[in-house]
Amino acid sequence: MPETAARLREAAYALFEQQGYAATTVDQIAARAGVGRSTFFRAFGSKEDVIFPDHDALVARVAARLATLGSDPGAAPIGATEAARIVLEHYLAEGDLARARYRLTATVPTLRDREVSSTTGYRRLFRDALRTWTGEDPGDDLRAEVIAGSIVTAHNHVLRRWLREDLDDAGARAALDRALGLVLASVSAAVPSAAEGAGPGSEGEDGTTVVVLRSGAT
Amino acid sequence: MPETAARLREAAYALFEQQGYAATTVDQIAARAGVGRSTFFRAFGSKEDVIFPDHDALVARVAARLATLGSDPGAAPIGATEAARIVLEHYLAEGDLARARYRLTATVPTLRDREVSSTTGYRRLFRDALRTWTGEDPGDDLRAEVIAGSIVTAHNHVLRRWLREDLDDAGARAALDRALGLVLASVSAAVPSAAEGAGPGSEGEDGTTVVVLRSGAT
DNA sequence: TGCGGGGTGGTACTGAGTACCGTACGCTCG
DNA sequence: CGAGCGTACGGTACTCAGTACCACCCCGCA
Repeated sequence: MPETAARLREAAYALFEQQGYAATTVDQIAARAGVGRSTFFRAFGSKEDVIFPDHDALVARVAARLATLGSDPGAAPIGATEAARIVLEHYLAEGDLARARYRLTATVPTLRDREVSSTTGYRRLFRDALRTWTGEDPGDDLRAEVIAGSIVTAHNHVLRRWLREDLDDAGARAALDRALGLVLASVSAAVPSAAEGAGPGSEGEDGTTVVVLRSGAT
Repeated sequence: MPETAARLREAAYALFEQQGYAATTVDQIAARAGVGRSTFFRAFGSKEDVIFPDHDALVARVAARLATLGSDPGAAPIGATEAARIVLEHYLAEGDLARARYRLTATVPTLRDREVSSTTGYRRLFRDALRTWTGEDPGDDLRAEVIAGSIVTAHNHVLRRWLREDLDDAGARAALDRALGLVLASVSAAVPSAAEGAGPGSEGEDGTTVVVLRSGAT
C-alpha cells in the first residue's frame, strides 16, 4: 500500500470515530492527511472505499481457490471450507483494523449496506463452484444457492463473534470448523450423492428420504 | 398511493428505461411528471426510493405474520412458509411493475446493491422468529441464521425465475412450496427436535443423527 | 540541457440531498 | 361570509460527493 493511501486511511478512521461518518467530509480527511482532495479520490474511488480497500483482492483469492474444485464429490466441502478460511484468516490478520471497521459498519447504515451487498460476491462464487457438485443447471441451481448461502452465513456468524471479541483468534478458527461442519452436514441431505460413507441416504419411490449423518464436531 | 407519487413513478420508470438510470436526473423526472423538484424528494426520499417504494410496508406485514409464531415446533415451518408466500404474492400482484424493476436492478449495480441489502431485513426477521424454535441465544444463533438465510434464498430463487418469466404465477407458487419444502426438510436435520412426526429423528451418543423426512411436495 | 511520465494540487462543474421560506388551496369554526 | 389553519407544492440557496481537466513538480534518462 502506497504511503499516501495509508495516511489517508488513518486520517479517515480517526475522523470517523471522532465525528461520525456522515459528519466527516472528504476535505477534512485530505486536510488531516496533508494532501489535496484530488489525491484522496485518486487513492480511493469514493468515501466508502477508504473503509473497504482490498476487498476485490480478497474475492480474487477466494475465486482462485474455488477454481481448483473439480466435480469430485467430497472434494467440494473441503475446498469450500478452505476458501472460507481464507477470508477468516484475512480478517484475523487485519486485527484491530477489522474491528474498527466493524464498529463503523455496525453503526452507519450506508456502510452496513455496502458490506452486506459485498457478501453477494462470495455467494455467487460459492454457488458457481458448487454447481458442478450438485449437478444443477445455471438458473435452476437452488441447492447450490442454498449451500453457498449457508457457507457464507456460517462464516459471517463466526467472523461477527470474533469482531465482537466473543472469540479470540484460535476460538474463531475452531468455531469456523464447527460451523461449517454443521452446515455442510445438514445441507448434505439435499445432495444425496454427497451423503457420508458411514450411512448414505436412500430415496424411496414415495419421496421419503432417509439420511444418516454425523453432526460434525471436528 | 397519492396521485402525485404515481405520476412521478411512471415518469421515472419511463426515463430510466429510455436513458438509463445514471443518465436520468431528478429534475428530468420531476419535469416529466409536471411537478417541482422539491415535490419529488417529498414523495420519495431519494432517487433510489422511487424504485423501492412500499418495501417497508411489506417487511412490516411479514414481521406481523412471523410474530404469531409460538415456540411450538412444527408451527415454525408452516408460519415461515406462509410468511415467504406473503412476499411472493406481493410481487405477483405487482406484475409488470415488478418485472420492470427487475430489469433495472439487473442492470444497474447501485440498485442491485440496494435490493440485496434489503434482503437482510428479511433474514433478520426470520432469524429472530426462528430463534425460539431452534432454542438458541441471540448472538450465537447459527442454526437460526442458516435456516433464515436458506428460506430467503429459496424464496428469491423462485422469485427470480418468475421475474425472468421462466415461471408463470401458478408455477411460481408451486415452485415456492417445493423449494421451501426442500430447504426446510434438509435443514431440519440441524434441529433434531423438529424432525417430522412421520419419522422422528433419533440421536445417538456418538453424535450420529438419523433423520427421516419427506421431501415435501405440498 | 532537454524530455517524458507519474504523482500531485487546484479549479470548475454536475447532480443528489437538505433546509427553509413563501404561497395557494381546501377545510372548519365563528 | 370571512378568518384562521393545516397541508401540499414550488422555488431558492446551500453542502458535499464525485468527475474532468489542467498546470505543476520532481524524477530518471538520454
